[in-house]
Amino acid sequence: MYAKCLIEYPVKTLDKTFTYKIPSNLIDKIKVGMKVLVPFNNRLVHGFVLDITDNYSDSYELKEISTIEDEFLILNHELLELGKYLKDCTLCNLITAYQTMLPSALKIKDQKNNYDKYEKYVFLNEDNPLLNSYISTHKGQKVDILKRLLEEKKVLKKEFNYASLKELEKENLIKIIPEKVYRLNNNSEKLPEKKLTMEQQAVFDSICKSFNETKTFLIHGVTGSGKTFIYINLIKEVLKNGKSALLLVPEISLTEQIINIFYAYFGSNVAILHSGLSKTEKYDEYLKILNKETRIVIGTRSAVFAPLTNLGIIIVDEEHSDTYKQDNNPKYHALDMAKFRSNYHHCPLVLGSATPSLESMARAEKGVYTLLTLKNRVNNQILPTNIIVDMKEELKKRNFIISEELDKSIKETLKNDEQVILLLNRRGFSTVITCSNCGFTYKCPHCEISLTYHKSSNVLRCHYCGFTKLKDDICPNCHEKGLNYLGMGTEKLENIITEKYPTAKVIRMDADTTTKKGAHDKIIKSFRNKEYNILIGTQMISKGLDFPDCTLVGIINADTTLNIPDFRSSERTFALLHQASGRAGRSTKKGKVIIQTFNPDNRTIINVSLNNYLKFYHEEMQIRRLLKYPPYYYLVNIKVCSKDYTKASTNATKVLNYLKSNLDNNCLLLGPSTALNFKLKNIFRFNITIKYKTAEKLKPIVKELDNIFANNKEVFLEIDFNPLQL
DNA sequence: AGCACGCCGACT
DNA sequence: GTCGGCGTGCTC
Repeated sequence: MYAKCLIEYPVKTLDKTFTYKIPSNLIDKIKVGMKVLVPFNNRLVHGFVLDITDNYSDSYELKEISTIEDEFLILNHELLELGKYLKDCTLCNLITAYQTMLPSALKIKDQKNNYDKYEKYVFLNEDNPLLNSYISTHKGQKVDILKRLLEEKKVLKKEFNYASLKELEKENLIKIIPEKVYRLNNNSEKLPEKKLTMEQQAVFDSICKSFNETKTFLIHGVTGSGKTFIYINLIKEVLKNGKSALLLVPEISLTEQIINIFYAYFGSNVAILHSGLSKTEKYDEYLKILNKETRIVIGTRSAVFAPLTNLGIIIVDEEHSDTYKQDNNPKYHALDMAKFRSNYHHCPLVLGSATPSLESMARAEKGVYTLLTLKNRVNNQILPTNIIVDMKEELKKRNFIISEELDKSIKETLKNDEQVILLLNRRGFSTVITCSNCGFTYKCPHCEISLTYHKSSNVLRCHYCGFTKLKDDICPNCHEKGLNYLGMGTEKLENIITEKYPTAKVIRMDADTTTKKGAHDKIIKSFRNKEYNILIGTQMISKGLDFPDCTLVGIINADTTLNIPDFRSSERTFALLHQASGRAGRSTKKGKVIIQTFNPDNRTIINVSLNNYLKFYHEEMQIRRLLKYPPYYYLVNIKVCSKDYTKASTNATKVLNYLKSNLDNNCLLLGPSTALNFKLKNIFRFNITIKYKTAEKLKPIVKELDNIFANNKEVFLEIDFNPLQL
């Protein structure tokens, strides 16, 4: 018997299988999809078995597989195929694909640890005939222990006094045995039973009809229409049919809320996979799924690779979210992976959003997806009133940050003991530091991006590469005391708000206040419990969160995302602002949203204020058609990167010429242009973008291009299919 | 990727 | 003389 193995090095030249003999002691054990150790070029390397065959015709002298590793882990047929698909989508190496699909504790890596956690349990030694007589003739703590064990069979060792246990063990009445335990445990109270509304029921019914079909649904539901509740009912139904369910959510700040609801409904039948978990917690959750101890998985992007078998439904919540696309290699989109799995299992894929991506909505319009609409909020609450404030006018009144309207509303809301959310999509204290004397501005030495001042840590920080530097008192250029802190971030806003509303309790939530584990949850819970009156945050606070007492949402500067030079900036702005405004008035009280902008005539902002997604969608689609952007055209972005400016530049031209002579004329080529992050971490990058309508010939040509640069040490390519940013 | 082999220069 | 620099080539 022979095994075809894929080895651990992510290099183009090694991205193929190598054949090994299976030694007789492993022949019964070894299976396709297992991790193995094999001799390779005078050393042992890790690998995966991709195929097992009887015959091998080549005359090549084969080596033998050394050992099997992590015997419990088997990539099943579906996951092996999914990996190939991932490779095909992103042009990564196959081994990289499989590594991406596994939690870090199970990835191939240098040192091996045992990630299993054991806890010592106390058991009765039921064989001991003296047990009953001991209980009747003795009393005290030791008897209590035995009685409790008679009731519960096994109890955690640490719950008892150690000395007593020791004596009982000596008398052979009990045994202490370590057992494997899982780190994550749910503790959640039961929720009251609710019924689906008529509208929800209709959506639910039409999906149920297609439980055994490969079919994609798009639920376009206004904020607060109760999409989560539909998901829960769908999953219940799927479980009844003996199948499993996968729910993807965009980010951790959201998962924690959803997780609690799911724990309440499904108890320990839920496994969680997201980046907020530690390596060992993820390992445990993965094992639960692998061991089929849980049939529901909730998680962020990479959870799309969860080793669930017999999938009955895949749900992607907030499907428009950028977080479903991985921004480092391999640059896959979780939706593509989800489609593959839905196709493999012949089960429905349900996408939900209040602001679907234009791509998804366009597909729904064309009938590729089935569109389901939820027009009403549960309990028939109305959508919040949106007010646009022209900040150009406010500046004349010397209101730089908080407009008159917003100020008035904040005061009123506080007076009514209701809550306020303020959105500012920019973290830090000050985003530009310039010298008023000589005009110097701080830039990151590696990234050519202005540094942001963080007051609490008193450092200047690059938000792209993390470079930090202590704040100076004098300008490093002219040595005068002329440094000005311009451009406001959440940190500065927090200061301003605290000063302006001294009676209000203010809390801030952004990437800087949520670095610690569980910090998200803590902030969200404390705000919901009304320990604070005002929540200040970045986009992190815009999605999905439910605060019943929040009646006012203030968008401090609606223009920050609008002015980013990217064809998707309108779409992103609409989604962000609409989602944020949806945080207001979700309970019985009516909500109000104040949008401060310097562009009150901007179509996107106006459509946000009208709460009209479809109008926005149609207007934006026209622009996309005119400018030949998705969904009308597909995009591939190729970045030509090098530490050497000249090499990057000349090779970019070479790449362009290569594409020009190989692609036919239904493809448009843009560039080479300097990328948005032209210099990042000391690497220069030039952008080339391909726009195309039909893809047949494109993939092989780009693949070939990738191969040309595969062993170039000075210049490398970053290829991104369907990029979210250019 | 990482290790062997190989062919050159400068050093106890 | 030999130690060690890294360029090239190969890995079941």
